[in-house]
Amino acid sequence: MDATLSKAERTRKLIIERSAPLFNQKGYAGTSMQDIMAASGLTKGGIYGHFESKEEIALAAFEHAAGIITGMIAERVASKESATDKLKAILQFYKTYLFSPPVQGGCPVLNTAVEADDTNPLLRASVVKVLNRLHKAVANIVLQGIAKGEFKPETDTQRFSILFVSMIEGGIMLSKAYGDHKYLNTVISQLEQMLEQELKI
Amino acid sequence: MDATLSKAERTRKLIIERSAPLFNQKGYAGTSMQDIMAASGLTKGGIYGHFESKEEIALAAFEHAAGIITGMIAERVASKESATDKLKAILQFYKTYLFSPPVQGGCPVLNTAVEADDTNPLLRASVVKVLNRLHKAVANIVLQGIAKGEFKPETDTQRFSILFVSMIEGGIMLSKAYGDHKYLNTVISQLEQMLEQELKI
DNA sequence: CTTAAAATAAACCAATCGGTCTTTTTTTAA
DNA sequence: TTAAAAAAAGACCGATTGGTTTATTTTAAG
Repeated sequence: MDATLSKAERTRKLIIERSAPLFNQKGYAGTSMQDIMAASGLTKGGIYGHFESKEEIALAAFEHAAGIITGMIAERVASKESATDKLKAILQFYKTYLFSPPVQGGCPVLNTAVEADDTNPLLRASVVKVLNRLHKAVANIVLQGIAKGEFKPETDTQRFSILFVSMIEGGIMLSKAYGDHKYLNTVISQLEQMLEQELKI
Repeated sequence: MDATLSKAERTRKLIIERSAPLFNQKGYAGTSMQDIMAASGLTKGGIYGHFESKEEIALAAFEHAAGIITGMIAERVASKESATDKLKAILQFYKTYLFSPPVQGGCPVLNTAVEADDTNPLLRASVVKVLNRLHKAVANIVLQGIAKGEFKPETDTQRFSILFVSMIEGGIMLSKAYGDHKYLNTVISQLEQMLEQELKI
């Protein structure tokens, strides 16, 4: 038992961790309190003592799931020196994404964005925050590469980060729909090529 | 009144047309029979006389929505002669996608793929069919371009169609999440560039 | 115009939905 | 060890879920 966390904190964490893969696979509307009860082993009373509503759980679960992914990316980026290696590390991370998904159900950003954009302003706002973090992570690496004389100075940083994120998310969508890693792999290989041929000096 | 269609056919069509934007915006789990009743102006009895289940309506609605889009694409492609112009016509179509969406709620393929991949095998299978149509449409144009000496013969046709589809879908996701056309536009502009610089001889 | 068939309305169903409340159990600090 | 506080159980709530059934209305062919 973790003595640094109170019982309440531990339970809240458990609910979030157990419900995150549910929301990521079945969506917000497709996940019921019954599902969360079964996954957490708690009853309604236990759960609603820590959250005001299902939406609050979904929000926390999304932030948790997104945090796992952005955390893993940050880790891999920090472990590399050059901008090239940092970008390659991100691509490498996504290569293993479907084999061993950090959160069951694919990319929480993609899943939540698609479900929430027309229906849930709070979730959508949270998605935008995470997307901004993702864009900034990529853009900062490119800027660093330019500053270090590693990348072409005329590179359109924002453009590259948009292409980077949309290609990966599009590739994940296709690969999950088809049940075939080929699609994400193709997109990643193209990004590697763009990195070598367009970005690098 | 359309005399070529029976009352039943007209009503079935109405239910499909009215429910398609609902499913596309709110998803399968997020759309209730009450929603479909309100949108169609029919009661449950009226609706269940034409469909066996909500899932059957969702399936028909998705195929209808996807058919609108693939139909519009086919139309624009057919109106152009050269492979270059055909591909550009598809890109042009997607440029206006968010301004005047053919079906409210964005891209039905993206929306349905993301919701159904882990939850609804029938819907997922239908998405795969439509994706195959899309891929083949792009791939055929490229093949035609190669045959006519318009595109480089060493072009990897399948690879190009994968990049094409995943970039556009990724761009739609970002633009809808942000509520900003910039993301889709950037991706389309990149595809135009790839067309000019990598595909064309 | 009549009438059989088709289409629709509306009441109804059990099950489940998200959420509340009271009681019981567990935790935690004195 | 005890007692107050926090956490959790579980019964309960009205509303809504997808779906069925029966009665009524509308369609369409003779």
